Amino acid sequence: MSDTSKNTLDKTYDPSAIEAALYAAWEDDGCFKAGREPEGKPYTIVIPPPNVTGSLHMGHALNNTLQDILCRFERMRGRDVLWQPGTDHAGIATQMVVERQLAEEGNATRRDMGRDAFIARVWKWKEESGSTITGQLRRLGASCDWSRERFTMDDGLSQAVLKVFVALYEQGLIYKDKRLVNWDPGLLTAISDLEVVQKEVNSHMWHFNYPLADGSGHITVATTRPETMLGDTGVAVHPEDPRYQKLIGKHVVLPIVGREIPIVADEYADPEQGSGAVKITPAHDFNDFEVGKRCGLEAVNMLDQRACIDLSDPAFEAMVGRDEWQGMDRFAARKKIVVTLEHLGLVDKIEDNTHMVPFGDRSDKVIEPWLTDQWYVDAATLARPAREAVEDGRTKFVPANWDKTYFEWMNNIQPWCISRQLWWGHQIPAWYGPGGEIFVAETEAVAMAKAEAHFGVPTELTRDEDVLDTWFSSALWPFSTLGWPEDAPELARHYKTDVLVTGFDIIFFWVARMMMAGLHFMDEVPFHTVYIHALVRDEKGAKMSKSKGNVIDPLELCDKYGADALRFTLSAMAAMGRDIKLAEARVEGYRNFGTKLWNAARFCEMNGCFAAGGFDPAKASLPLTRWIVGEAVHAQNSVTQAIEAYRFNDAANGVYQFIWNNFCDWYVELAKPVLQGEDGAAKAEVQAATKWALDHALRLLHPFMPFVTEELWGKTGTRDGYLMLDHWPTLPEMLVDDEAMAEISWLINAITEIRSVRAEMNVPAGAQVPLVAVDAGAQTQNRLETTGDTLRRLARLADISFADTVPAGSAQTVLGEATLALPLADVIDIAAERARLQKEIGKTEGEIKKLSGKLNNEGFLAKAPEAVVAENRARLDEEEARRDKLNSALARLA
RNA sequence: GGGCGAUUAGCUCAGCGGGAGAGCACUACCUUGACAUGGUAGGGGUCACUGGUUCAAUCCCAGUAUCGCCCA
Repeated sequence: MSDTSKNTLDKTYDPSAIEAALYAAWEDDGCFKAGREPEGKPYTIVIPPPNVTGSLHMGHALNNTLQDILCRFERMRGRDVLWQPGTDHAGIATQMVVERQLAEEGNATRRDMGRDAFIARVWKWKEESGSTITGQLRRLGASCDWSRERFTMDDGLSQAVLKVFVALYEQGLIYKDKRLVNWDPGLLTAISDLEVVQKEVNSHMWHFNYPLADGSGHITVATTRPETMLGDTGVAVHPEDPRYQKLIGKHVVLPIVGREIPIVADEYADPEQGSGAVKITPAHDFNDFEVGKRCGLEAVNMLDQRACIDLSDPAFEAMVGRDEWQGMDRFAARKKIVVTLEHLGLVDKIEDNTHMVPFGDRSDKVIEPWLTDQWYVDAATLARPAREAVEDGRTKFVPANWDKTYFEWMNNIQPWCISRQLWWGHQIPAWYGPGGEIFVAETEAVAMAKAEAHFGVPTELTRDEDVLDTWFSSALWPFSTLGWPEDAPELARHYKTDVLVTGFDIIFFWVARMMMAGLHFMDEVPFHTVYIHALVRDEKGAKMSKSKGNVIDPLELCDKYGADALRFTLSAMAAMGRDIKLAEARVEGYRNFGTKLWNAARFCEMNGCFAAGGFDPAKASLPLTRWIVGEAVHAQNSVTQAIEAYRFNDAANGVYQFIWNNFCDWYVELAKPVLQGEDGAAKAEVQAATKWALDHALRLLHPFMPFVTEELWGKTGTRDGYLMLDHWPTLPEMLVDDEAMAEISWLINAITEIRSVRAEMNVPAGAQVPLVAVDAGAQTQNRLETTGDTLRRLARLADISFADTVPAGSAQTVLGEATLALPLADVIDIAAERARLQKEIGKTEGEIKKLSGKLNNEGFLAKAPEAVVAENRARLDEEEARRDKLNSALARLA
């Protein structure tokens, strides 16, 4: 870039040359820091912490663009903005990344290394490569206060986790229990319901005959998981199923195992499904577990942590051939079970069957419901106040219908399993005595003291090896990042935060849990608004996924079109309640929008507007400058109201329209004759107004396109500071001058009408033709005189004159009471002109028909509001006058 | 099965009780002293279907069809 004169704009804007440097300048100068406006009302957003292993995808790009728009907008409005950034430690994902790295390097596994060495290794990884995403957020322009960046494994946040765990334990809201969990046999840990994905699998429905113990026959059970039959402890039939009434209470002999198990009546058995009788394996199926509890059936475990057959339970003591099965993989066991039952003649039939199978979303292994000891949070108790806070409006969802999803989840909430069999994470602060006594404390010393008090003597304790679910620490994010449990001033100033911006898929994971934790520990909701945005899909509407290969990388789009273009696209498409189907053409289009603005600034530069200052919108004297002031007021109001209402698409479109349609298409064009004319006073006013309007545009656009606007701000004048720290416009409504608005819209109409006639009559674009105004009233005459220069230039007219009659061989158009005639005697195609006029008349008559239909309807006259009736009547008069004039024009042609 | 949502121009989508809109694409013309990443003009829609409410329905209500998502 040639930089000999620093205020010369290049012909096009090159984002790649500008964005990184601008961002660094903002950051170095502390523009993002909270506390810059100590007198301002605080405005606070906590970032949904991205996973530390993650990299920026389109969902992040949208999510953070919207947060940045809000933050930049409020910052310009004088609020003391804190956008709190950070990442979460993503227990499973991070541990997997580092384990994979160890394997690739041929190093010892984590178990060989030992816990401490492994954790040190994870920290090393985190220091080196763990925060690529925070760099990518900077690339996007996110104005986070990086000086306050937090990580869920930080000392402070870890302290918060300990304190919360201990407090909830002491309040009886955390407890240890033996329940079925979703066990991931690959990762060897429990995982949350939400980390389980159901996938459709083509498999079979196996029908087995279980012989009745009394030898009187058999009952047929149907199953999709034959291998679990080893752990069956009952057969259930529907209590009202007539087929099985006589069998209820009898026993069957479980094939292979030889154990006698009862036939029980339970409504879970669906008479329509399979044979209507279902085998019950309480230790390996969530539904069966419930049936077992209801019917008093034992839960017999028959799998180990790797989901291999394990028949060490006493229930298998009497089983013949038990060793043949021991240690066998679950899928191999399935085959062997089926073969064995076939040999025994107990297979009734095998049907093809498609059904849903749970997979771990990280490991992609089939998840086993498995009976283990885990730590649980009593979520139902914590959920009650969290639900009430939304019911009574202390926190509201935008769009509002998401509260249904929230209530649905809160009302059916299950105990939250928070322990994970991992090493990377917050180790559970529970210590065990020799007899399994549990001592929960924030530190080992306190646990030891408790143990000593309990046992009467110092006693050796061992700490629980498990760590907490990552979401346990994320739940504390809105207050732990602000300094809790310390008595930090930021906590008092910035909690509760203002708005949480997130996708709907995270309502369960995160929103619900932050609500619970916030209310319980801070006694106040964590945010007053939850804005739920759309999911970004590909052009065809498919969810982006690596496996489908349809992922659009936001960083590539930034490289290609600039971060501003991507941001603007996402916000312009972020209409509430609908997903975004992202097409690259849209990004390109908004890149062009940036270029358009850039060139409008070049125009200002070339016309000496940069140096012009001191424009007072209240003292504008020309209709043109008064008009752009009026449009500026309108744009400011619509953009402001739209952002306040989280209507990002309306806001983006509002500023787009102001800049392209009002400023570039009309204002600049109408200003040209003045700027390039002789009238010094008018010229000076227009120069100043142009600069003023450009600044106004830069301010309104800044939250959406921070880079190009800041760059132009710096290049288009001598400035006291950054645009991002400048003020948001608050022009009063009284600056809108109706007369100027009317005059300029009249002018725009006149130009448009004349251009339209010229184009349709095939007048060569360069040809200058005379204009004759007929029947022009005083106001129109006056306007034609005062705007003559502009009109001549923009409509390419030779001269403008007035007459009582339309010259022969003219193309004509109707503008208000006047008829504008273009005498084209030599070139006019009478037939074409007739067709054109007839088309116009047709349009008008269509309108007249609709309007008079309405106005002839007595119901309408009686019941419609007066203003609506009057408006329709006025429109009818207008259309009729227009039709008459067009008819006269048509008659004159003949 | 339960819930939520969608159906408006060729495409992507706004609008949502009183004059059918935008961007892209398309057609014609235009390199005019900001911008061809541009300008000017234009074509293109029984607002899914069927009923209902209303003076008035793309908009509200009910049903139908198709599609999508979430939870079982």
